[in-house]
Amino acid sequence: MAGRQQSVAPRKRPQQQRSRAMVERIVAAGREVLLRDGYDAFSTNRVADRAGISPGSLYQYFPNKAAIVAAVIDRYSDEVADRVAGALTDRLGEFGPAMIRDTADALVEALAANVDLLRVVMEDLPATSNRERRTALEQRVRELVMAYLAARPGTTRSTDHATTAWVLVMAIENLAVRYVLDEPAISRERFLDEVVALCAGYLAVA
Amino acid sequence: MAGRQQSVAPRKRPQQQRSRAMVERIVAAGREVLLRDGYDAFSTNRVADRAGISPGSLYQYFPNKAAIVAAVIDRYSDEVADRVAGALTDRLGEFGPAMIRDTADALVEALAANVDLLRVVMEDLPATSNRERRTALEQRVRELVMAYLAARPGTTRSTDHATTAWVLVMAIENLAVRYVLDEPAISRERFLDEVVALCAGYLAVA
DNA sequence: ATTGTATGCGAGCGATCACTCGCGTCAGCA
DNA sequence: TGCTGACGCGAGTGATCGCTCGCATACAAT
Repeated sequence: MAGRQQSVAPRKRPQQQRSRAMVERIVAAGREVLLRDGYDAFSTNRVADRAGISPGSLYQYFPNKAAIVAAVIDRYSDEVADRVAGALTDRLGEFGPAMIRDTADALVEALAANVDLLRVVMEDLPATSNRERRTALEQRVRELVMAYLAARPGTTRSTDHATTAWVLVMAIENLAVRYVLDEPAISRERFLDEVVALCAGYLAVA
Repeated sequence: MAGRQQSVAPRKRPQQQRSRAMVERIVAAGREVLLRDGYDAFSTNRVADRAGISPGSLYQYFPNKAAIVAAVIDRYSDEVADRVAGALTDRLGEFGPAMIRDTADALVEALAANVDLLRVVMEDLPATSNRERRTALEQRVRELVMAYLAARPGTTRSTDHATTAWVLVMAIENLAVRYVLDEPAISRERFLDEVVALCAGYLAVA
């Protein structure tokens, strides 16, 4: 149908100190261009320019334009995941509404920390450049939710934890993203209350 | 940040019969290119080619490339809205789970009717080319949900129907889209059950 | 028939862009 | 100190693309 895939694997590995610094500068410049000029203006020449290097140098480590975008998204994605994971490591044993609330809070916090980049990634980039990474992340989260459901004290509505987890993840993910991006007239506390109500209600229904 | 806007208003209105037919052919060709070649390959020259006309003719009625894409999306969006609206006109007075279920069913049905185009629109196009139309539609649906909530018999968890409607619309919209696009291992009936459970639970929680 | 206008054509302009290549430079090692 | 490969440069290439413009044609009104 569309979108021929091209490899995104690095062309060669930086070996010396300066070349490692160069890769850093390229990714940083890529992020900067994405933020300041948008994806439409994201040309390899412009990225090289912003990084203060030559277009040729850029292609020493990145096989093509898509690879640079991917690298930028990778870093951002890791940032978000780390923030959420970090916020939850202390509370691993928790159960019930408090844990749901804390998780949602951490997610919103992580997304809000870089609204501008989130907006570009979600609304400017074609979702294709993002899809694999996103589904992989969803997959991981879904498994965590399933584990939670399996270990969950009290009755569960259904024994099909896979389906339940899928529904929860899809619903909450979108809610959090849209809450951060669209800034509806709902306070943070209120939003978290609603998320908790949604989850609790869904899990409790006969 | 990004994405300079350009007008999407028609350059001039077709007056004769043949020119109206031409506009049709252009939009149809645009849709076809989007489906068969993807957005990356969506060039005005290619659209003209597929429509069997000259690039010059294309610009008699569309001011730029974005306008053609917008026209294609407009038609598709109307198709979906019409299908959903049509499926629900008979059941306007209904309340409770049955209505929620029917609505979700109609939505999934409408989206599934054109999966390929939905995929291109959601995953290939930058969301920006879609944003206004989508938020407008969400706004309309939200108002319908609010009306439903206001007229709803039985206790409601909260009196802030605006927030409740926002949460419901955002959650269900994404669930339906992802269900159609990602084709998770969940039967249609089961999916509808889950949607009903999610809504019912959310609305019922103390 | 004639005229004015709406319509359609398609070669091609100007600009951009992803990416390359030949060459100079520099770091690290013997 | 001299050598070798890693590194970096930047002008340039080939291709694409959005869009225009001068001109031919089809239609409608008179």
